[in-house]
Amino acid sequence: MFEVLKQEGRARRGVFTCPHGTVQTPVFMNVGTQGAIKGAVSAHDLKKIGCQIELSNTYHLHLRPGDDVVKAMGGLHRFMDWDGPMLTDSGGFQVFSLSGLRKITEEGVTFASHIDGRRVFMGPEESMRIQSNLGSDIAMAFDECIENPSPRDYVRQSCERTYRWLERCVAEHEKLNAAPGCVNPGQMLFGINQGGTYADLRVEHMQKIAGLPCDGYAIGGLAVGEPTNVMYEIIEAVEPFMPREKPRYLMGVGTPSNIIEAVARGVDFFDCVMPARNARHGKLYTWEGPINIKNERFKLDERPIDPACSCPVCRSFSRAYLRHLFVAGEMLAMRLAVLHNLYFYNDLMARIRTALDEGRFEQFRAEYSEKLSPAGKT
RNA sequence: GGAGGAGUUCCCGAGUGGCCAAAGGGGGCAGACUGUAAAUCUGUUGCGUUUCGCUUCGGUGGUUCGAAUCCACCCUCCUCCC
Repeated sequence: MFEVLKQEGRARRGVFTCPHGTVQTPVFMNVGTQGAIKGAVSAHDLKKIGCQIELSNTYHLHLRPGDDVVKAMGGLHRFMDWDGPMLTDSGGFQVFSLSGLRKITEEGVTFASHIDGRRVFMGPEESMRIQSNLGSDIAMAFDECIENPSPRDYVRQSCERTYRWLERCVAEHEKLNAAPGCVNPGQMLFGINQGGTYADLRVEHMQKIAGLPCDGYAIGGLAVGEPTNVMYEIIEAVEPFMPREKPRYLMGVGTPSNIIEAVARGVDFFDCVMPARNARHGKLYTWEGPINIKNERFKLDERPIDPACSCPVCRSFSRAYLRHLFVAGEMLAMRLAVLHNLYFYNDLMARIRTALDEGRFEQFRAEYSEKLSPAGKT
């Protein structure tokens, strides 16, 4: 269930309710692909850093430990001890990221496992079944995430196939939710828009999938090679055709600036690997712009990562200490960095929501959109 | 005291007459990362007026058109013997 509480321009402030709780939107979903946030961060830690909803991955958990194992352990919520809202991505992104290891047919996709090379077939039905076993609150439709740029003919054909796959997802999902022993019978299903960088194909595809009974709609296949301004243009083109009363999810995006700009264009849900990966690599976010904590200039810097941040890491540790941990290769460096960056992203969303609540989102956007992405001077 | 061996750019370490400012590794410095095959990958690491010039391979002197590479002496370190 989704309710738009307030709107400013196209930007929406909403509340989303699913079996494991309520999510205030716009929201950033914290990515725990294999049932863990990379960087030694557990579900317990997520609570401390303001995470509302966690995201895991169908392909990865199917391969290891196996969705049958997860189901036997009581579902992914119990397995990783996260009792809040959870979304699972369908494996559609792996069609893109593991493009050298798979073959697509009308039926679905055959992967050569990135772990041991064995053949793994995944189509709409398989993806739905796996996600049902995982027991997430939101299942994503199985799609093909197409790289940009791709030839128009290929994109059109792929989109049509992704639409047919969505029809199969809807049917299978309904069946699984009704089956006895279902881990999470209240599981929802989001459809995914594709169409590469072709606005007309995007719109056409969006109109078609909006006709199917999905609980929300995602824009997929962006931030996969195209320039940022093209991404914004596509969102602007598609957004008017996304059902107003349902949540909109921009998959895999993005930088703080990307998120602010996409909120301004009507998006409610986000997820991105960037804050966690950047954290592991020493790039930390501050309200003055990102810094590379490994830089020599922080050697004797007594300040916290961000003096304006109240995360557990900033309350206790100096930049000099963080830098030392990175240079020394300590695991703790990554853990602390990931905690900080995810807190920053969750805090960013909280500030966006507050700005929307108070009717000053445009002001917030003007102040931070540019500032948060280029290299900072802190 | 005697016999061997070794000293190379921040470190380790290749290089035995020109293609050597000198392989490779480490360390340092910097950059990238967008539904996670990523604790990964890339660049850079003598100086400068940078398609070229200068200084550098323990020191000094020499051989040669040309030396990190050959010769002489000196200095330092390591191993073995008395």
